[in-house]
Amino acid sequence: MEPMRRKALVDAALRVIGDHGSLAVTMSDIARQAGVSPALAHHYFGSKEQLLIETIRSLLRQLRSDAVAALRAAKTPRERLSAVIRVSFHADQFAPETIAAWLAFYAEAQRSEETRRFLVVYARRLHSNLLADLKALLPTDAAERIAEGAAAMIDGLYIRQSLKSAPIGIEASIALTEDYLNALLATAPPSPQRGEDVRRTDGWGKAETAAPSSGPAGHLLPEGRRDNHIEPPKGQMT
Amino acid sequence: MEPMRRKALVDAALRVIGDHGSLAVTMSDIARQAGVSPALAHHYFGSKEQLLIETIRSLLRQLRSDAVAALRAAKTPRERLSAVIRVSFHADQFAPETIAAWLAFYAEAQRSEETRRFLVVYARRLHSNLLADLKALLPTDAAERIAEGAAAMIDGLYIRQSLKSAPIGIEASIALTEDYLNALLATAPPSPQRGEDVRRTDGWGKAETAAPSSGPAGHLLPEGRRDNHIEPPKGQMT
DNA sequence: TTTTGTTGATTGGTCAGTCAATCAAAAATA
DNA sequence: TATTTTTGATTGACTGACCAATCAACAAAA
Repeated sequence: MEPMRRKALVDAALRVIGDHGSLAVTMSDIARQAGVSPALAHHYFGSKEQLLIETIRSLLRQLRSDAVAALRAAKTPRERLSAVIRVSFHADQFAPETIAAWLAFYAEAQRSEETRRFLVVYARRLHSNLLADLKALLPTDAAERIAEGAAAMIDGLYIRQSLKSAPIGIEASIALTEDYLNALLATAPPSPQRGEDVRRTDGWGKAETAAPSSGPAGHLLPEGRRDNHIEPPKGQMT
Repeated sequence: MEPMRRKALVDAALRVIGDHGSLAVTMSDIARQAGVSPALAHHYFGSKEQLLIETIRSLLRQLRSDAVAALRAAKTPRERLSAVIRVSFHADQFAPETIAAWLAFYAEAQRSEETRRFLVVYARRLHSNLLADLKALLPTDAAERIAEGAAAMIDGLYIRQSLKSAPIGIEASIALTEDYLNALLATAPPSPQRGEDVRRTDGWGKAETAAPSSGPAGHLLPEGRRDNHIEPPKGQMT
């Protein structure tokens, strides 16, 4: 029972938070959504805070597994960059309730050290995924800059969705981020290993032979637990 | 007394929200910060929600006035673009408490229709400020895209600050956004009016003779009240 | 009979909002 | 000028609602 109930409660929490658009939901709301009594939620999680922590953990886990799947198919660094982008705007992540939930956790991170750690992990991972592949195409300092820029743009597009005015749409968001990458890959100095077609207008040059930082998606998989004792997730909102 | 108290309470609210990193602050907190009793806050604002609305209104007003000042000095479209960017990352706006407050309002916007309207106005204004000057340098469709991208990048950089991990810094944020503009101005088709130096590597070509959409900062000043009955602000976070 | 799952009822605390009362300064009146 | 009245500013005390957390008890499985 325990694992099922925990999952049901975490899912319910995510749902309720997404609908309500805020972490200011009651244990009763969550429990009702899960079809159990509020007391049971406390029984399994001890406190509301703990349930919320598990909820964001689950959000990050989902994101990471999407990323792993997307990266498995990608071969070249440039393909992997596109995969990272695509995952960030994957339909599941783009659902209004999901966006609202992420936003709520972002706000919460201002107050909860633990929540902030989770989001920092997310941010670092998005950055590092981008950086690893960019380094195969560009000198380190340029790669660093572009990784920051791309991550910021992803987060910005994501958050802009939350306003629901003039929704930009999944495809357009991906295109915008790809444009950024293409334009900056074209502008910046050529690849450190092989300068072949980086400057091509379409920006989609294949540079697959460039040694990929580590094993397959090495920087993405478990790898982890450096400065925090939590699961390593993958890239989306901030 | 009334105007002074109102201002003091709004300022106090901003301060408390920023410190606390959330809208979940009590009227007592705010009133204490302002040095008055909680009852007085209710007396002047009627409800907490109303006080919060006034608070975000004040945030937007501040942003707008900064923008007006910055744009006054800018002459060419390209200069104005830089001014818009600079204002978005102006030190005041980049203070952790201010960022936390913006974030809190973003989250609130998921639940409060009125709050959302304010943020939509902000977003539209940022977009339109960028668009107006981009149109002087690029065909409309390209300008549109780049305005979306730049706005997203600004918001993304801004929100990333809120995590306080690996802070990117004001200068670097500006540079990153400028890089984006420069790179995309270089990539995209030349200006519709005069194709002179748009493609130059430094990206800082002057195209001042291109008719600026309307009067001086016409799209920024009052102009307004199309779909919402609130003051027109200027560009920062989302 | 122990263990696990589950809940209703309760408690303690917090908070927005109300209200009647106090105080002071300005306005009106004598 | 002196006195009364009015008006606005301000607050302490209170209320009603909500909610996280607890706990004792009940039920079912092992």
